Amino acid sequence: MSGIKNLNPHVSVDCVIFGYENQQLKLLLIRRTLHQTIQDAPDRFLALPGDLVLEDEDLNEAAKRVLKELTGLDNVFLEQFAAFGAPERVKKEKDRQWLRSVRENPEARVITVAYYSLIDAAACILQPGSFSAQAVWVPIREVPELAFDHNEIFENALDELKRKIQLRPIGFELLPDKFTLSELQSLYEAILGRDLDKRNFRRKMLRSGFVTPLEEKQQGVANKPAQFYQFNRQKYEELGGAYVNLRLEGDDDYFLN
Amino acid sequence: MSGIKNLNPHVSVDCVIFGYENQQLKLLLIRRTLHQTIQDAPDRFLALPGDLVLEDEDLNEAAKRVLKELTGLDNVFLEQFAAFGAPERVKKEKDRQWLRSVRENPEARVITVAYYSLIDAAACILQPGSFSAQAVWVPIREVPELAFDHNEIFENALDELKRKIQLRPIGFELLPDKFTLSELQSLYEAILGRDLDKRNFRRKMLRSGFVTPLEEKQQGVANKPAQFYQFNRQKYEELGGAYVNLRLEGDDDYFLN
DNA sequence: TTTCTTAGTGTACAAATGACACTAAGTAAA
DNA sequence: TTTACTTAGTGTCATTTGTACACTAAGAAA
Repeated sequence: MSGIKNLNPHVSVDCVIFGYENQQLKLLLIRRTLHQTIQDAPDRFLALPGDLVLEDEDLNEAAKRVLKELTGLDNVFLEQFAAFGAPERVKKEKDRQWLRSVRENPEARVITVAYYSLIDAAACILQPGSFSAQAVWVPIREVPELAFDHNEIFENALDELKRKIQLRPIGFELLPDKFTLSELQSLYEAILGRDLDKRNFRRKMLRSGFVTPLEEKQQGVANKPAQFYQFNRQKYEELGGAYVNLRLEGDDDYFLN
Repeated sequence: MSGIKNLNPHVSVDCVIFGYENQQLKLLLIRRTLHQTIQDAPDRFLALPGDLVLEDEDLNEAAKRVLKELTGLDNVFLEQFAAFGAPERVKKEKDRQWLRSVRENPEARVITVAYYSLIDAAACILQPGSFSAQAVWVPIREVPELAFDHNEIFENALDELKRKIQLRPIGFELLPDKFTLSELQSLYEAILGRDLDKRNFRRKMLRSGFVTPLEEKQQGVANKPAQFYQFNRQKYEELGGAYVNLRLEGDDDYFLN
């Protein structure tokens, strides 16, 4: 099945897609198509969406294409964050079984270039295809053992996210177009894995200029309705690749003084 | 020549090695071995030290090995920072000529994993080998056109360095074991490409706790002798992968408020 | 002894940080 | 209709950090 597409047997891309839904940060995984010999332990066959790159395809294009093929997601901005190339990463027996069933050159050593992305899980429609039987959101605290070195890749991506979110206003990508500051704060808390002070958080976000209040308020909630805000995408784009100080208090793990 | 070593034709590593010498930030380049058809334009054949990885070799090991083979440098800590995989990156005619003379599979598409490192240029001994005729330090403002996409790789590494140096105390790697605060400041200025205020710089560095004064002072200089300092490597290691606030003033390009 | 060069220091104002507790606005239940 | 419940939203003070800025100190060389 792979031969037709002219795949490069040694280079793959993997996508760590973070989503946010019901106050939880989640990871997008695919369940690899079941195969005669491996029907009995489906949970051991969850994996990051990823595949070999085409022989003549840019890495970034490959990541987009693979993500689309495996999950149906389109127009996702993917950021490359690391390459993984331990020779043993494709040598575990359980992975080789699957590789033999699906790859033309199943013994090949493969290095993978990893990407991450943030999307609004609630707003996206998953349409698994080709060799993924299913695409599923899994809360980040409940990620099981994954294929290959995908657990390591995911952990690295999460660390990267914890750091980057305090240097660039990227959290907004996980939320709907309009959101309340409490929602934004919950999101940050879910990512950083710790509670934040409400007043300090609001001050920081408002001062940064990346959120703009809308006219609209929440409706029909059983409490004081919250103001909706919008992400200031223009200001974000003016930033280019620059870093911004979005450091949040209590961050002994990632910033010291 | 390559066949014996069992190289992976599709994956290479490239090393962006920064050194500091005579108040200048420099880049380590190799001059590719000259060949009958390309003897006349030696400057067009400068490149980052890099080569294909071995079929069964970890990427980090490959980077170390290649660096050692091409420049003689050993025990260098290399940090991976990006992968480059545009299909056209190995398709320029001038590069293909060279590839044909040296690679078993010269038409192969190659993605490269890039590493950077900081070393004390004054203290290191270059011993070019295999297909590098020469290893040379080039001031970063005078880097000529390089092989493949190596200019792009270098520029990315420099950007990364400018950002990272304000988040982790890595500049010390470029200096001798003992150094003065003025030397440290010159180094930061060379990297960031702008002047810094002396008093503010010293306060920041001293407050960070990453520099410890030694007993010793400069000797035989025609002015007030400066205090020597030492990098606090233990504190650095306690940091793990964490970021620290080493942001320096006037940094409109990389931090905004 | 003078000159030259680089080292080294302090202050004042502005801005950001961090810790902390109550009132406001709505719905639902009694 | 009153009360209870829930989440939104706000301000202050003490401390730390950032920034701008100019003079004296120590040594060698002339």
